[in-house]
Amino acid sequence: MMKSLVEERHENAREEIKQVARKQMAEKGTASVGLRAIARELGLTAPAIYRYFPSLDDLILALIVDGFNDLADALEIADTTQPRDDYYNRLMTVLLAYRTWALAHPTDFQLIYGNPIPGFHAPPEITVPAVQRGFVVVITILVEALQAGKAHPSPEYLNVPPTVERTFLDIIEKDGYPITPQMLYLGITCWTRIHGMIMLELFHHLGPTVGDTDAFYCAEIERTVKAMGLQPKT
Amino acid sequence: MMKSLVEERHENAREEIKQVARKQMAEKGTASVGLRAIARELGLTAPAIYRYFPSLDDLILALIVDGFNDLADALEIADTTQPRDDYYNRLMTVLLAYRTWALAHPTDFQLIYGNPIPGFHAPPEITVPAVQRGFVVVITILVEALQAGKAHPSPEYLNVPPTVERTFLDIIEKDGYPITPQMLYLGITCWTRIHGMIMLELFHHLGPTVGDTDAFYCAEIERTVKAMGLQPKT
DNA sequence: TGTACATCAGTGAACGCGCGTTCACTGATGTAC
DNA sequence: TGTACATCAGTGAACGCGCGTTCACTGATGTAC
Repeated sequence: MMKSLVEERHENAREEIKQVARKQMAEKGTASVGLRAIARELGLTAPAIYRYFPSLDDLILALIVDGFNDLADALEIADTTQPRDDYYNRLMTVLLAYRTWALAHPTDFQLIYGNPIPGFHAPPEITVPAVQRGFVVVITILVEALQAGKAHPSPEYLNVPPTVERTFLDIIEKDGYPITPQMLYLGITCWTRIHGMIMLELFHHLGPTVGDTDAFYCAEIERTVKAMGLQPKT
Repeated sequence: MMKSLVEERHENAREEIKQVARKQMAEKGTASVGLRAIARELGLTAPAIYRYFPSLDDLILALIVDGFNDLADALEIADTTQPRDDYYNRLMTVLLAYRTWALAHPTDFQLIYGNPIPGFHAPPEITVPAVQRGFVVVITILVEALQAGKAHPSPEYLNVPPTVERTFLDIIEKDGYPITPQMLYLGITCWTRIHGMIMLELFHHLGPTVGDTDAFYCAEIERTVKAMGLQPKT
């Protein structure tokens, strides 16, 4: 199925609009996206935008979906840069890529993980699976490491709280992932830890406190990955 | 120095305005505070607010300062509920209180740790010390535990990355706190971890994933506190 | 190759809205002699 | 106790602004015969 010329132009215009929206969010905060401001910067009038997005909310939703996919793409690509059987470096690389992406796209990160637009609420049926796609990358590495017998998490990471384990079992059953609750637990623990550091850094609370945020982040994820029993290849 | 009746009335009105502002933020998001909306709810006209706050930004700043102090108060009070020499329970209690406060005041928490108001930027000279006051509580417990010989952090928490240690030394020297870089490091590690879980929970990303967020949080902070070598009193 | 028509991108005016802030003002409350 | 004055809380009109969205429209671009 070939795209016609006019379809292609339409697509390009959509991308251009989203790009300008991202730029303006970066400058003035996620909450201040506006059709008129975008149109102005593009040298258009506001109603012209309606050729490409039926409303402002649709534009924002498109930005959010893009953000999720961008992040997941970045993680997947990062994973492929390491030898398949070097689980320690695969996980480290992916966790580093997560932060790198967040710092490079602070606005998209806030759009994904915050709630910055006043009247807007992203529908969970879009939001939740998109979040999941991101850390499937993390969990896959853990699963493969465990199957290869290369991960030996210390016991305090394997005792999943019973109520949490229930939820995990439900999720696993519903989605049919070939993983154990323990793996989910490890992955989500990674996730919450990096999330805290990144959020604080994005809002300028970590920098004044630790100075070298790179080093702080690396040390923490290294500790976490090692606690999960992964080791650098010797 | 006694407060006159009119000063007291003025003070009460300020509080009332802030209260309505908080309520409206809770309902429609932090970004949508508005003088006119507040005045409307109070049965006043918008210019009346100017009797009490010179501008909208001053109102917001007052809310932020209040938030910092409220949180710090809550932590300090939580700390006093435990026996002085039961360092494990003191730290656990304080970390639990941190989350409890955040969940009870989600709006204030976002106001403090996010950047949700479009045109507004809190001056760092107010922001940074206020953040610090919060985790001075945490660090104090760690310091006292260490002095009492009751804390034995595992080595990976004591090897502060050199560049980070430099910053800590500068901060310690400048503020004259009687603490070591290692203690700061432990405290801030606690802080970033709880922050990640809380932020994700506030924005409804953790709940769908782990179900019982209480249990998840407890398990993670217990792990962290134990990793720092604190033990429950037998 | 030329003509007739359909599709498309974008305009400009208008809608109704809410916003922060200013200004001169009105009553009511408190204070001093 | 009564009068004169100052302070205070709050009003109402107005300022200029930007916003999302609708509507009927104008040209330009592409397509079919």
